[in-house]
Amino acid sequence: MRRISEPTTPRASAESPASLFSGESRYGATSTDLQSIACYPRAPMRWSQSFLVTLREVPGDAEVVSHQLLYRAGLVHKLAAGIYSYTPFGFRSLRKMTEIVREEMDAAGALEVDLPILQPKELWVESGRWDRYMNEGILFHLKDRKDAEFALAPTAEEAVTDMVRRSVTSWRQLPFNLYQIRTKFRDEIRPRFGLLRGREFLMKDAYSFDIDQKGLDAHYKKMDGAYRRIFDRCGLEFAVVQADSGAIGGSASEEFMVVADTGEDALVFSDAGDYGANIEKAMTGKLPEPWAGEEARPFGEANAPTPGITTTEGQAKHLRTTPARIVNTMIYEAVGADGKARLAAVLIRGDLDINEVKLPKAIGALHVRLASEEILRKVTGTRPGFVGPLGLLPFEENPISLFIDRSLEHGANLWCGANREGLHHSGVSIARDVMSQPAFASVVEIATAREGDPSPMGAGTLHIKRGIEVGHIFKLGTKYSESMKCEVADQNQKMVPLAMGCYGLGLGRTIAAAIEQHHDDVGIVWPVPLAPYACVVASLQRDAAVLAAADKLYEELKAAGVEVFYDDRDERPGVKFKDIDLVGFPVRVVVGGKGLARGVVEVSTRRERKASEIAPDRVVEVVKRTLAAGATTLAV
RNA sequence: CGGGGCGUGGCGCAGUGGUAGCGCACCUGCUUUGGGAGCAGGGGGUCGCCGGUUCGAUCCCGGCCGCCCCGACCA
Repeated sequence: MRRISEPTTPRASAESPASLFSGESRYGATSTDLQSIACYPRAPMRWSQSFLVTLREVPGDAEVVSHQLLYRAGLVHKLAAGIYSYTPFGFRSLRKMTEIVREEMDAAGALEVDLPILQPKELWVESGRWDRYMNEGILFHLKDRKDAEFALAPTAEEAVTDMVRRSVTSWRQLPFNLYQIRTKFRDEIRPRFGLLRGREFLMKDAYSFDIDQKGLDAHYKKMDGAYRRIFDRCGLEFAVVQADSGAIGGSASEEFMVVADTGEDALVFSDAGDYGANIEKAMTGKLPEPWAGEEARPFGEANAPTPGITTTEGQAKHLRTTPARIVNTMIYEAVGADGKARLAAVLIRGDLDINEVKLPKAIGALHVRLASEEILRKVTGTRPGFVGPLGLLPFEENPISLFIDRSLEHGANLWCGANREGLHHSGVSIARDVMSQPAFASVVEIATAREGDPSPMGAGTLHIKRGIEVGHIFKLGTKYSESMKCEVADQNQKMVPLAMGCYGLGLGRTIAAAIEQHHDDVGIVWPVPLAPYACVVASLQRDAAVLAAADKLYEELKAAGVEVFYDDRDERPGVKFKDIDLVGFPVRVVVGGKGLARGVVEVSTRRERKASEIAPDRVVEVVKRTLAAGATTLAV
């Protein structure tokens, strides 16, 4: 069999934001004028013939700005929780996003496919994800008339792996990267924030297949570059951070985050510029140790009563010390690969929090949860607030393992709960008193990074921002190819599982994120590449001269290839201004009686909202130049 | 799934044991026309669904459904 793919050279046009306007659109815009605003989709439209309904008031269920503006600007409608319809205007933005993604994926050599969303349960059982996703309750599933079960897929690893394993038999057919842009389903425990967390959503997902890790690394890097270009072209401020790979599995994984205060994820960045990670994954450098240089006092020398004081802060105050010197001991139930639950005592400095995403990996568990108070009492004899690492009783005949956060490794002169109501031990030294316990004990890194902590890279301080996850790339490795036996013969005729990568990108979510990042108090300020229309022409009066001039400008802009919308409604000027601001056309052309009498019309950008008077015969030129420059300021 | 809240016209809300109202939007007419106009006249709601109590339920009670927020959870 022949090679399935050839290396593809990225098109030069994909390098710059201007490429959206390059006339090279695959959808028939054949203009050779590189300045022309030949965005896809380009069909011009009059408001009077359109389907655009704006709202003055915000529907009660919209909490975040993007959701409110998507509603008010008439871009989406909710059908059910987390399920949205796109109106013609909203869909135009989505199509533009789709087209940008498609262009960059194609340019990166990926091949577009179309995989079923309705997938047989057997495939999911084979990969091991059926149980996992069912346990999490996030898999939409249904039965056919014969009672066979199907999933409505949230991702397509199984489907694509199945297709590949049936077709590919030799390393010579590799590598390739298959992608699709399709609706996905996830029965979110709690859909929210409009398009930001839906149950039905448009996602681009790509899956790369290589004979070895080296090939995977190359694909991963290529996708990283494609994603950067995509979000650059969308005019978004984004960050790439290290991420936890979660239920998808695999080794390396990075998230593309649009920086926005309303983001659901907390991100950690070093001000030295060399580190960024999702807080779920973030490490910290070595924290200052208050006990540094101190001589370890004897254990229990000054045990102190802490009657009824269960908070770390309260105890620190009562014991005349700082939270950093109090050891918090948390008892977790940890489920291992064998499906059995064991107990683990996790020790952390009182001024730090345990990161429950990092914890399971650090202690070799699949899943952890805090032990119930009932279990806690059984093994400690006390209640939360007074638990300590010393003298824990075995649970179901298994001694409780101790896991000590790295920040405590050298700790001395600490306080910890005495496993007795209202009592704390003094003079605790981790090495001397805790590591010497008969139970298994080890040092792990499971603290949640904090604002101001030192960077793990050595130099720099960590800062926390919030972000919206718009893309996530993973090195899956052989997780799926092994479980689903997707193997080919290598040069030595040895059957090897393929090295896979998986690359997701949320399109609707990116639209919402763009609005979160680009809006003001009167409406959306679209980045030009995502705006439903690049330009709007508005007539202010019904006066014949005004209408004639506006009509003419609309026709001229249209003829010049500008993606223009014409507000020809019989509305008062104020209504038009408010609507136009709300919907966020990057460039606005206003034709009014007063200006027209003096031979001018007004042109302004949405970003600046400062109108300049322009002679009608210069409008096309000014609009095109302004759009080509990104419409931040008017190019007169 | 735990906690809280809400379902009344397209949107935002008020209200009552005697079968429903306000603002915006909508329709008609007149006036108006540079930042969500004014006047006049109109249309539109089985008050989420089912059951119960009652002479009578939108209102009280029970159940269900839907939606939102917080938490847990989470490509």
